[in-house]
Amino acid sequence: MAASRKLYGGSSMSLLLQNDTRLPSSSHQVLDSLWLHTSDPSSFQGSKSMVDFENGRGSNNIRDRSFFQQGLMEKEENNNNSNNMCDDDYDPSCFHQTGNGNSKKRRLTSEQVQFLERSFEVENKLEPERKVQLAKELGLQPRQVAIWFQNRRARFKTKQLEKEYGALKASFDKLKGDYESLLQQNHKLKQEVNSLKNKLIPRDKNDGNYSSDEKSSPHNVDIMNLNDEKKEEEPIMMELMISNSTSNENGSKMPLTHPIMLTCKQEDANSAKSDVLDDSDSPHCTYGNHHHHHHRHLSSFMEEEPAESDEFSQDEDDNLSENLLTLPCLPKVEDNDACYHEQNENTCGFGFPVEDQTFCFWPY
DNA sequence: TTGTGTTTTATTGCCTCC
DNA sequence: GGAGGCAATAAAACACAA
Repeated sequence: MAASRKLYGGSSMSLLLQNDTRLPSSSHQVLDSLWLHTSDPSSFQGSKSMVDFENGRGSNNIRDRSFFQQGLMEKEENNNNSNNMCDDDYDPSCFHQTGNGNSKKRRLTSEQVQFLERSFEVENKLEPERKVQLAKELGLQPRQVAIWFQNRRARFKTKQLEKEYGALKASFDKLKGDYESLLQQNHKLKQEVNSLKNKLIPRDKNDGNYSSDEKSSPHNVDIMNLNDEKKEEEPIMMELMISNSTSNENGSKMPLTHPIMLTCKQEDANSAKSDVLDDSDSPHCTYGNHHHHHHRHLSSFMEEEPAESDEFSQDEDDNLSENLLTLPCLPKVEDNDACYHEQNENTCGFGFPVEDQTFCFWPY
């Protein structure tokens, strides 16, 4: 190919520009009439449509030629008549080779561009037959037509990419907005938890004769670090510890077969994705003395890149918000949620006063 | 008029297909 | 190996502000 390309390359290309690529200025009406055949793009079937052009050709009669060729011929005639010594537009000998090349680029006329554009709309690839036909009609070299199509395809591709970028950016902005609203929602919920905790702790102290070491109290409800400034930045950081024995409202001990510990911590961003996708080996959320895993951490979702957000189903999203909103009371028990079942079976007698629903860990 | 940024035309080299 | 496509790039043509 390189060899054949070189035919066109460099100054050789200039030598090929024997014909003026510009159209006669009075060609608008002729263009319009020409397009009467093919004004409907759907009727312009690439090289097939060239049949229309063919119909008007095949003879040497200048009136049978396209206006492009007419204009070209007229100009050539003018050149001959005026006996120009050297016209850069028409005489290849005028493309002298000096310095860094001598070829002057000639822009196509608007008519030529319009013609090519409409042809491009029909078919953006150029088969040889069509290329030659277009070149004839436009008074261009076939190579020029090919180059125009090539550049036009490149522009088209660039525009397509810009479109796709715009769509992706819009999608990203939307996800970002959702993310920020979730952050706000999370912040509000944390504040709510804090206020509930503040209500709960003084009440707890007043209820029993517990020492200052609240972890040793029968209920042993310990909410840790909720006010920690460092944790404030984390969407979810809550540890709830319930001792393995507690008492009912009569004061009798209600033994728990398993120590209950619910721990939900923010995970680092790197593990978040795999946690969501792989539900089998994350120890961040445990229930009972079995390590069942719940990875519905808001932080995991929030720290995902927007492009990956579609990995989560709507159901997963619903679970996320449900768990976030109702985690303390665990109102939802899913059949496949083993740890919830275990809670149901073993922790019905936590011993929390039924009326004390302020911070209820009851499954129901 | 001139400097500067953008668009258009054209070249080059590489790649794939037949 | 020839033909054609594409990406990268050069360079002329053009638009426009200062």
